Amino acid sequence: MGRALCGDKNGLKKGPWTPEEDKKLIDYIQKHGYGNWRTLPKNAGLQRCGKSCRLRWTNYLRPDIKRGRFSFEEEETIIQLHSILGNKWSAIAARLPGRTDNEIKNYWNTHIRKILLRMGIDPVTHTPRLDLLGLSSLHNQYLIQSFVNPELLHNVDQYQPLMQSNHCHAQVEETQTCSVPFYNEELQLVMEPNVNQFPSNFNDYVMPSILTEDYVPLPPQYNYYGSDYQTVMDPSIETSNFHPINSNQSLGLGSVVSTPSSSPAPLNSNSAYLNSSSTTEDETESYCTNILKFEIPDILDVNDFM
DNA sequence: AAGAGTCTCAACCGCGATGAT
DNA sequence: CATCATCGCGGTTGAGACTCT
Repeated sequence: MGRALCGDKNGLKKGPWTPEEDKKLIDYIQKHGYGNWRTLPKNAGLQRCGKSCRLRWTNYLRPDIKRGRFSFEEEETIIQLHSILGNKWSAIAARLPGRTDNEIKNYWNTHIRKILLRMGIDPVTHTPRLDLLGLSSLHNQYLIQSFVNPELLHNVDQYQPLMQSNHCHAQVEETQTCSVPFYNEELQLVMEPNVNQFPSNFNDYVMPSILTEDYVPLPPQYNYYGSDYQTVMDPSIETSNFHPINSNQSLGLGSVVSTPSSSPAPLNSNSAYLNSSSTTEDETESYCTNILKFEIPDILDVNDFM
């Protein structure tokens, strides 16, 4: 099927929009509204394709767009929704008033994704990256036993349809990552670390050379969708089935990736951010601390997002 | 100060979905 | 049912901004 050309092959302009073009588009939409993007640029006197006009409007010119930094609530919402929806940016954006899918996608790729990786969490599966532990066969066996409760492992099978219908398909891209997302408390138990089996001093582990210096090893208490989770949700998200509980908890990294009592080594200390009024990279990263603690309520109907 | 490297994000591209005929 | 036009989405790109050395 032939596609409508969009670009200078049709004598149409590409690239950054000028203020004049923006004004034309805004004026036209204010007068006539938008509907037929195909004919809009011609009617508006723009040398652009409809696709470009739609993108410019929806991602930049729309009056209800909220610009500026993402708030903590927004960031947490993005992470939570991403754990459910995967890269369904438009679905995520639909629950973040004023934010566009493009903006969220960019923010994910440039900020959140990096932070999760730094914390040793696979940003695709939202699970610990066991591959980064560079497991030798011996360590592999040991760690699997430590992370996974074998008595519950058999339960994983029954969740396969749900997991496959979700973003878990992407796991093939991130090879050998932990493939057991926690969709509810029961499943969470599958990956509940067995603290007793874990070395008393996690930092005694010698991280393999494959690890970057940014890598932060996961302590045994790693609890992703912990059942004691408390979080902050944007109350404006009326369609969400998430239930805000309490916004008063500490957001320090330690509240999420707690260091074993016998190993006080800093993981990525950023506790100071709480006292800082400035908006720093550390503060941004701190937003991600809570993402490791949320649970997906049982009543959450994921199909709503699909 | 300057060049290199890195980051950010607006914009583009290509594909699938959907609706009209 | 097949074809076509259009829309919307997700992945990717690249220019400019920023940071580092």
